[in-house]
Amino acid sequence: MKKRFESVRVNQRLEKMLFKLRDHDFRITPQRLAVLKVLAVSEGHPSVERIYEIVRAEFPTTSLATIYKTVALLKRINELIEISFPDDSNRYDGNKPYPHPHVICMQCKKIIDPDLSSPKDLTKEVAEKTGFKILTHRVDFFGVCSECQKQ
Amino acid sequence: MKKRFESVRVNQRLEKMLFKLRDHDFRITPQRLAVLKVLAVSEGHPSVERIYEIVRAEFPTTSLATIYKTVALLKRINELIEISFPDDSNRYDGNKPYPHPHVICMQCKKIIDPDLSSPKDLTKEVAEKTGFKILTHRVDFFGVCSECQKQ
DNA sequence: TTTTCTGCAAATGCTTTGCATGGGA
DNA sequence: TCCCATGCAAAGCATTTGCAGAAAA
Repeated sequence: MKKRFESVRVNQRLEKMLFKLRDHDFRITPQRLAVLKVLAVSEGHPSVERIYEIVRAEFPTTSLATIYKTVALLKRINELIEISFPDDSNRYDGNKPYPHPHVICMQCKKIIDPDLSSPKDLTKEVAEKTGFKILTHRVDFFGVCSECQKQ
Repeated sequence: MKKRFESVRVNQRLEKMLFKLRDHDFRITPQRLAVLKVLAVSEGHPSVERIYEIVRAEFPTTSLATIYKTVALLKRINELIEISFPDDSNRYDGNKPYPHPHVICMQCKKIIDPDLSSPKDLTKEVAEKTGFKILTHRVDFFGVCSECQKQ
């Protein structure tokens, strides 16, 4: 039952990305499709390296450069957001390609999307007080997840 | 008048950092002192390269590696926070070495600290809902500053 | 005197780029 | 057919590291 809803979500997300690509006159190649699938399914905020691993299982000749290029492309058409860190490599969210808070485990590097009751967007106040035109924002919480706390 | 208060703030900040270094049995070298001074004075969230430029004016033989090492040291003893970006090099805040929101101009790369009325810390709610032990957080707003909007 | 720090240069690691070849539309 | 996309290898760049000599304490 849960699975069924899940696959509906995944398909809708995939269709949306495919539409956007076509809409921008970009070609749908097998490699790109494979990357889109990984992103539509994954809720774990994968790194490029992780996407590469999974895509390689299906298309062993795919290159890392292509993953990087595809990810950059999706970012450009606002179908994916990039989460960067000081030390580790970037992580990507192709499921919710709009600003939202992230909670990051500093030990196992897991990233989750918390459900917060009060989204409380400060964007307007920030714009008024600083004179900036605010285009996007980022809210990250860093800590240790419950699994890692046990060890 | 304003200048006078300013120099008091700068000196207090400098003393605090010096105390922390001594307290951790780290040596006070001329190079380190020069970096501390730059950080205590600067309210512009300088990059390592920028700190290097300024320190070089006083100590022409100082190396970039030493700036990196000093910055890493201060970060470790919680006397400075690092602000990282996907594309640009890291920036540092040695004046307010605790989490606080930043507003970043995507054009001129200026970073300012906004005065927000409602700090509204979500840390507790996030911890309760996710089971994480939250250690720090980061809130950044990205946009275009008023000067850059004119151009 | 002892131990840490500095400066140099080399190494690292993620990401990007140039270019010849391949393959969508 | 016509471009765009791919894959490879090389380049780029911020940051880190190893190490011998310098200098705090």
